[in-house]
Amino acid sequence: MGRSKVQLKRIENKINRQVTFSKRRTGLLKKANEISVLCDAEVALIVFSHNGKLFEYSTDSCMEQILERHERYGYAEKLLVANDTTDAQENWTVEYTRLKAKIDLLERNHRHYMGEGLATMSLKELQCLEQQLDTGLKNIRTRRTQVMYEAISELQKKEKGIQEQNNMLSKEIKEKEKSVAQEAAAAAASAQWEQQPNYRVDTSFFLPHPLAGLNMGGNYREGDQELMRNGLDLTLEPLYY
Amino acid sequence: MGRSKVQLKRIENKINRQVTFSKRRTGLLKKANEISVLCDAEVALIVFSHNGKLFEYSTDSCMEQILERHERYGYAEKLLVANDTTDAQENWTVEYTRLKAKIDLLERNHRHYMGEGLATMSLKELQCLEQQLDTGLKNIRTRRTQVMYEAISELQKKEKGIQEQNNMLSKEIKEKEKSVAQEAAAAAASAQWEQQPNYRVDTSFFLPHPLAGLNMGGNYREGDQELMRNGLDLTLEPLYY
DNA sequence: AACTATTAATAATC
DNA sequence: TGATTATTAATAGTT
Repeated sequence: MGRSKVQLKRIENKINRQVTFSKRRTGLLKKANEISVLCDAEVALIVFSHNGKLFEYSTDSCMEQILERHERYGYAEKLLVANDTTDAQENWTVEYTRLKAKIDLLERNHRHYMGEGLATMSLKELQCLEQQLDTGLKNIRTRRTQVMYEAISELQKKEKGIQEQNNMLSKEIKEKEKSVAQEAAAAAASAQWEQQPNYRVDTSFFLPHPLAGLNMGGNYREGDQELMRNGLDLTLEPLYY
Repeated sequence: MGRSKVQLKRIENKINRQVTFSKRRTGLLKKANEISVLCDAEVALIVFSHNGKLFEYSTDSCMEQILERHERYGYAEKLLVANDTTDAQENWTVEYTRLKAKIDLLERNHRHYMGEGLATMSLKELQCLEQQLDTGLKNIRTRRTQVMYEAISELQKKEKGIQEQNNMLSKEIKEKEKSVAQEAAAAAASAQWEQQPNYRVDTSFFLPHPLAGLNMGGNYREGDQELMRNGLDLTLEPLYY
């Protein structure tokens, strides 16, 4: 809804992106407020700009409550855990401090992993961190690739099944066609009248198209399946950068 | 933007409200996705309908991580709030559960960052994780490089100081040498004996080598320091891969 | 759930 | 940034 239509993909021009962000952010926050008021809904909206600046909207300005509600949504188990720990009531301050410290440590680590709060770290620490993340990232990439391969082989299995079904149906239709032709011929013979024009019913258009939507390589003829399957390009483009 | 303008207030007709909610919810989620993609922003949107049903959108489907980032944003204020709540001692179990949950989440994240416990993650989650780590790792490498540059420039400053000291010492020695020669000449003159072979003491070997170990470009003559320092190749090889 | 007349959002432009 | 305007997109009311 502007002077021209825009493609849904990252705006590469930085200035342009910033301007669009500013405009759309305003619009988004406005719409969030509208649905909240008009429809009596509870809305929490958090937007981090590309530069890390935070913008947020929440119904009645109680962001925390909505986030908590979100956290609680469909979680009765938490309450059970709470009951379990009733006996540790006496030394709760100790426990509280301990947990707080643990959280601080974990959060500091987390920031470091996200590449934040590095200012006070020594070269050695940075190198160590770098190596850890590098190892982790390698594992993650390996796992992601595996997941993708699994998904692909699952699809291929499905494809094969459907293709077989397809072949069976095709055969069935051809047989039906044949018997129809025979019946027609028998009828013509038994009638023994003058030669009629050929009224043979062509049912071939009933033959479903061999599943173009599932055959990544496009259309292909029967018998080519194995070739196509093996020729399937499994090269995966990296999804980022 | 419909057949008529609408007032920004709760729609009293229940059916109408429900229909509007459904339509606007779709629109809002769509717009949230659009700004996220177009402007490279990180968006989390949570909507509870009037009937308590949850609808949500989050960039790359990693809601938890965005909420965490939101929580971390403005960390300082949180600490003040935490101190305020010291009197809420009675409902410590709630607090305990909350902290426990937080720790669980952080620890799970930590394992993920280390590339562990990935088995249950979806492809989308893996991709999200991968992107986060990649970004973090880039920051860390940038920081490490910066630290190394700083170390180098520190060393260069030291080097310059030592070199100056070195020059002064050298000059001093040369002067001493001269005065020794003069004394010798005076002694010879006063003695008025025959011409002796030159016994001038060469002390130049006392002059330490101009810090070859610190001058990455190799040896250089006095006066060339500035040139060499500016021409010093500061390009650092990455330490990994 | 479709359809459209309208309004609202916004992309380009200045 | 901020305002303007030509377009597109969203949606209110209708079927």
